[in-house]
Amino acid sequence: MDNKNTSSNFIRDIVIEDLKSSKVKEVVTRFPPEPNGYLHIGHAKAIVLNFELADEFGGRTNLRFDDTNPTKEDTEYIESIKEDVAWLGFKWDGLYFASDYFEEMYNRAVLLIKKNKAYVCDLSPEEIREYRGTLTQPGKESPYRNRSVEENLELFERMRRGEFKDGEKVLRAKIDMASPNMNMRDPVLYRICHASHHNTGDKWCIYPMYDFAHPIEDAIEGVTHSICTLEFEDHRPLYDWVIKECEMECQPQQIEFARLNLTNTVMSKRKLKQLVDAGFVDGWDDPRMPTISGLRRRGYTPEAIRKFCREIGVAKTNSTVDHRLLEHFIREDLIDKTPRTMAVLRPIKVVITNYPEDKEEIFEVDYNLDAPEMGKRPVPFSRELYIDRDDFMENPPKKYFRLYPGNEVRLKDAYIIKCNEVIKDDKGNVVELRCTYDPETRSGTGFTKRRVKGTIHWVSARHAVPAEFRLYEPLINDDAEGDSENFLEQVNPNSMEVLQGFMEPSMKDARPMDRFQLIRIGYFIVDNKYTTDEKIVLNRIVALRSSFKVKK
RNA sequence: UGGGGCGUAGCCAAGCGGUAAGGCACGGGACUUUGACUCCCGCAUGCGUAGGUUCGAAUCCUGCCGCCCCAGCCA
Repeated sequence: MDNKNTSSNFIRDIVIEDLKSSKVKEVVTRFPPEPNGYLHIGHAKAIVLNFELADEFGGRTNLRFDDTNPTKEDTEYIESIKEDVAWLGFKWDGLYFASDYFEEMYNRAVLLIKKNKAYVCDLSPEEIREYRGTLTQPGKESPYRNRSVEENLELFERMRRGEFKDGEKVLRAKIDMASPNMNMRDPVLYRICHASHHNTGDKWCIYPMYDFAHPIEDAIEGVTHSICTLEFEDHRPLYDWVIKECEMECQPQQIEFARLNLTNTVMSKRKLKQLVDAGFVDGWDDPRMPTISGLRRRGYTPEAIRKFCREIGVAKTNSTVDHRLLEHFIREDLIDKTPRTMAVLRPIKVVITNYPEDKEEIFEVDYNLDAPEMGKRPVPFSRELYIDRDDFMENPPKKYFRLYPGNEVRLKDAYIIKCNEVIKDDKGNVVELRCTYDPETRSGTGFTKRRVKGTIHWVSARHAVPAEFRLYEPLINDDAEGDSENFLEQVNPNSMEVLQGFMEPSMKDARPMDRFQLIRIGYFIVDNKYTTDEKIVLNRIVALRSSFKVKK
């Protein structure tokens, strides 16, 4: 894979220490998504961490679906998650489902009951909440807490047999209702849920809770380092309790790190879903979405995402990474991988008045001067051309190197032209520029008699191929992601701009997902959803950096 | 005002008692047939804050301040 410049982080330090002290003999990690949504860049951080950590020390990483809640999960997500992890470039060792372990979990729950460490509770959900107490007040014990082992055993079995309705009973751990850690106040281990499971069908009507299931899953798989996000820190005592009381042979250790936040976007499933449902975006794979599928359609590469994930580091500090760091890595990755071609997004016609009407030249131009092995393509030149409106100003400010009346610019890989006349319509809009070219200045002839400050891109009008260009801006306006319910107010209404322009003829056979650097404009990818045989649609992956700041 | 965490530059982040890495961003310059790329240079007398220990503290101790998480039969 690509060069890994694994930087130090506290989890890696722990692993190194555990190996050194022989606490563990090998490193086993896992990526444990719940199949209830699409993966996003935040998941990528966890994926890269888990897979590369194990990989660095010759260990293993499992992909395990944490499917303990049939009401929220769906098999549709399983495929998309597998696809995304694979696309990111990782091969899992084992592919598992928490639901594969349901029988084992049930047996461990029975063990807990026999040890008098768990009991069946008849309190309603509301009552359980009331009995739990508050952050500052201890809870009180359930009246069902002291049922006999025999009665608990029988009740739990009847729960499994389906003799009770949803919510009628739960299995709870018997820990400490006065614990300052809310998670230890007799947490629910199993709930009744008469729902069909994507994997186990109707075999079960009781399902284990995360806090009970997760440590057992890890232990069964021999996971040594169970890496999760910060909000589970409070759950660690319970995680350890389950491992110990269920008498698991393997004792994984849970380590928490801060999840990724990015500026100008949102990462929560809920908010992402809101964007989709409200129609602000075109679906989970809209190129503006921070989902893996969105980034893929946008044109990001797995390499760029991986490098980004390494660079941001792993720590416990809540942080929000500047989205421009992600942009940095896609530019860096694409610079020597993409052919460089020309397209005009906002066309304005240029007529070369001293160029014969029936004449036409074909220039053979390198696809990428920095990667000559990409070869050359023919670029036709003729009397009428298109250039970008941004490259002409009738009344330019100082330091404007582009075209204006009386000024000369070089047409990239062609001639130097001079603007002589500006044609306007009735309303005063510039509709055409009349220029003359200097035949002596043709590219490749070694002409050095005079230099011009500006070089602009162009397309021969006669040969131009119409295309649609989609330019993107951040989904969320500048100020930090608010917590408000109406975060939709922060959505950038101008996050997509659609332009009808022209591209050079060499691009006419481009296929979906082909990438280009459109010279002076940015990196683009052929959209795989809206491109048809008739028309190519290009998404701008990222603009080129620019130090040009002159305002019109 | 219970418990668990976290505070190093605009944004990430290394640092683990010996005198503040690196990246992004930003500013300046060189080069340039992409105002791109590349290359130089600059960018924390300072590590939330106040004390203390020490020859020496971002690192150790104490107090304070700020921010995040926890009261699902979600994960």
